[in-house]
Order: sequence, then C-alpha cells, then structure tokens
Amino acid sequence: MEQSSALEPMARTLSYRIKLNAEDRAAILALPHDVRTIERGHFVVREREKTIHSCLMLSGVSARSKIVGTGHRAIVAVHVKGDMVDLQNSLLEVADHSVEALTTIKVAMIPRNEIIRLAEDRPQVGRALWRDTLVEGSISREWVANVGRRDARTRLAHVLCEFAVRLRVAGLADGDEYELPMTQEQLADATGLTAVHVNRTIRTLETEGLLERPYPRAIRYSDWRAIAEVGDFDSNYLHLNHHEQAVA
Amino acid sequence: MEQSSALEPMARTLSYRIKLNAEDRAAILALPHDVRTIERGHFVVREREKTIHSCLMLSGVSARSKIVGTGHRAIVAVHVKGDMVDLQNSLLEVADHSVEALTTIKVAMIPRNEIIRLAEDRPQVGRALWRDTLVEGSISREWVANVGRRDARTRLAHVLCEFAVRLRVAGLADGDEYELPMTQEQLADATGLTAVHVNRTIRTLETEGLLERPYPRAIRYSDWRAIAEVGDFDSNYLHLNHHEQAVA
DNA sequence: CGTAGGCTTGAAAAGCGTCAATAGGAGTGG
DNA sequence: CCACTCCTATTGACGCTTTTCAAGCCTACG
Repeated sequence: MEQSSALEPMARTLSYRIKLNAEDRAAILALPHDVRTIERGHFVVREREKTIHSCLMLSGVSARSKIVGTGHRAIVAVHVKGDMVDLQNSLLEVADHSVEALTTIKVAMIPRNEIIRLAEDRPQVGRALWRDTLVEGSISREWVANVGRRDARTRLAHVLCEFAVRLRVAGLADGDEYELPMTQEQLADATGLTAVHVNRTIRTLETEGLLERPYPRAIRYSDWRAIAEVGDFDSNYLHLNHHEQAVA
Repeated sequence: MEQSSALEPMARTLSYRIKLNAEDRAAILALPHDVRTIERGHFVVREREKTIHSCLMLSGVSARSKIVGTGHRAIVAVHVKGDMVDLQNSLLEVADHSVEALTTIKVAMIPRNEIIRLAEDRPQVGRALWRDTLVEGSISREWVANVGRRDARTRLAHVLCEFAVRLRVAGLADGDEYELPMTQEQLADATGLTAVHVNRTIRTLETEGLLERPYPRAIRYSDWRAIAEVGDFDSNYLHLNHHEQAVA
C-alpha cells in the first residue's frame, strides 16, 4: 500500500519536520487525492480565487507569484518535489497569490477538509503540518532580507545556494551539480532584479570561478564554501535539524 | 477572571482568525504566562538562540530582524499589540532571526509546551494558531513582492497603508491618523531602502498631499483611496475576512 | 529551414546610495 | 534654567549599481 501512494513525498517531507510513526505515515498516504499534470506557464491557483484543494508537488518546479501594479511579476517562493504548495489554502479561503508551473509539473490535489481532518485526528501530523508552515515562513523572511538588503551578486548566489540545499534534501541532486529548470527571467523575478542583470551577474560569478554551468539550466559549484560565503548563505533558516545537513 | 488576564489581546487576535467559543477563549486566557517589559533596542530573542517561550505583544512595536553579511539590518516583519511574535519558536527550536523592541514594549511570555498542549486539547484553538501562522506567511510574501518589485515611493506608501490597517484592527488607531513609533531608519530597514531615501520619499508624498505628519512619528492621510492607489495596496493579503474591513 | 524563446552584450539613463553637513528635540546633569 | 549631548530628521552633491532600450545570437522544435 505505502509504496504505491503518490503521496510518498508528502510523508517524507513531514517526517523531516517531526518524527512520525507508521500509523501517521499510513494516514498521510491514505489521503484522497487526484494527480494532475500542469504545463509550464499554466496556473495551479490564481490570486483571489477561492480554493478547496491543497496540493503537493510531485515533480517539476512551481512558483508562487504576485503581479504588482506596474505589471511586473514577483516570485515570492519556489517549490519542488515534496513541497506542500497550497497548505495555506487549507485554512485561508481566498488565495493571496498565484501559483504557476515554471516547468511541466505533476501535483497531487488534496481536498482541504481532508487535510484539516487529518491534522485533527492525528495531532503529530497536525504538528508536522504546522511546523512545515513555520519553515516556509522562515524561508519567506530570509527572502525579504535577501531582496531587501543584499546586492545583486550576493542575492543571486544566495538563492542558488538555497536551491542546491533544497534540491539535495528532496533527493534531486547529489554531488556538486544540480539542474535548475528556471529561466534567467524567472530568477530575476525571484531576486527582484532584471533578467539582463541576472545574466551579467551569473556570468561574473562564472568568470570568478565560483560556479559553472555545465549545460543550460544547470549549476555546478566546485567550492561550496566559497559560493556560500559570497552568497552570505547559512542554512539555519531552512530548519533541517531533523535531517543531516544536506551540504557541509 | 477573563477580564483580568493579560492574554486578552491573544484571544482577540485568534478570534479574528477563527470563531472561538467561550471555552476556547477561557483556555487561552488561562495559559500560564509572565508579563515582561523590554526597553527600546533590547532583544526579545536573538538569532540562533534556543527558545522555550512564545510571546504575545501587549503594547509597543517590535520587529523581526536579520543582520546580513555586510552588517546591514533587514526588518522582515513588524509587530504590534495582539501579534504572536514568537509562535514559530513553539515548534522551531532555534530562532532564525532576532526580535527587537522598536519602542519600549510589554510582552507576555508563554511556555512553548503550554501552547502545543493547548493546540492539541482544543483543536479549534490549534486551527486558529495555525491560521495565524498562515496569515503571517501571507504578509511575509507580500513584503517579498514589495521590496523586490516596487519602487521606493510605492513601497513606502504600501507599508504605511499596511500599518494603518493593522493598527486599526488592533484598536490602536481610528479616523485617518495613526501613531507610527518607528524612526526613518527603521522604516528604511523594513523597505530595503536607506534612511536618507525614506526621508526624501516621505517628503515627496507629503508635498504631493498624499499624507501629512501632524506630529513626529504620526501619519495622517486625507484620502485613503489615493494613498492606497499610490501604494498599490489591497488588503486581501491580510486576510481580515473574519472581521469587517478595517479601512474602506 | 524558419520561427520563437531564451541568452548575451553594449550604451546610456535613472534611481537610489553614500558622504557630509546642518538643524531640531528630548533628555541629562550642573 | 541653561549647557551639553545624543539621536533623529533634513538637505545637497556626487557616484555607482542596476535598469532600460536595443540589437544580435543560439538552440530547440515544428
């Protein structure tokens, strides 16, 4: 039974948040859900929409985005396999932002009332969900600081470090290389820069020998310490303590 | 009994998040706690510190802040009466940021295990707490967009609008005027600008007749619509739906 | 083989930061 | 009550990071 559920990544993520026993895991895997494929550029949720599902990322990359008054897009969070993209919609009826697929993604849609029921029936799972929300908040705060108080070079290096660690935790990278299927424009929207400047900045980092791009949309760092220092990166805010630190 | 508890603002806030019955309210007010006064500039929690308390704001203004590699400070959230400042510390053992008093503040320190117990014993309160966390996350995301994709003028007007609404909801402002006990330097750290530029920008807004400062550290807007439009402000992200909209 | 989307690069402009100096107000001690 | 100090607000001049605009290039794909 366990093996066959698409919700395995959810059980895995929540296990990182708080130790769960077999029954908790089984209850998670038994949640009713509906697997859906969403094409790049399409939306999982749109701002101001009423939602009745929460959704779990199974593959690909998605982003929470907001469009400001000038029409520019801000990417306020990025999500990969195992992330609960719409947990907030379990309790907040009206979406305060959109979620769009940055690549073709697979998600599992879970009815919100089932999530609420699960959180109540199994307090330990409820705590894990709450805790997951808190970790997400922590990442969001780091992003505020990143965009608000770091220059382009540091800012970009910082998100690249964050992605390295998170992809590794999700089991999507090992060694010193990872695939980052985001365009430079998407990176720009995630860092509060322009695509042009992201391009220049990445190339500078490359020139300085801090990173390589072995093939398009891939990042490789030969010296983690060096890039982490440039990016003013310290994984504390990812709260991986229930897990071995992903990258030394 | 109810009247005399210092935790009344917490019960009030959580009631906004989800409808609570008399027993839920009583359970909240009965939480063990310890009221403490903290002077301006002092810290409630410091980054990387282990915490065993969550804390509720009773008066004054506090800020969650992070210091980046260059030594610059980023204010990633601002809190007023009724806000649960350290809810994340109930479940995340190591603080990922500092909380400092921007004015002299009064807080109620509540042991984290008591909060966890309460959330478990009274599911409706647990949901309210979770929901409060989600709303905070929503505000944080708006801040990422604000700092990342709005220019100085819009950005500043936006936070001034947010404060207007939140202070009103907290019962700390009515009419078209409110006291904002933050220095321009603190505003700068909250908007990713410099104090000098905050000064110039505020004065521009004043010159344009969008706001007045009747006395130091006070903001008055004669035309809410106008300032909200300049600030690209829409209170949707504050999720005040259990409450009448504070400002039309 | 052509088109579209993304990447790359240059030149110039603009917004915001830095540095520096002055002024105002609140609190303190004589 | 005045002198002093510290902190905050204000303003100017200047410089730099980042943006804007524009063009060319590469690659994937139909």
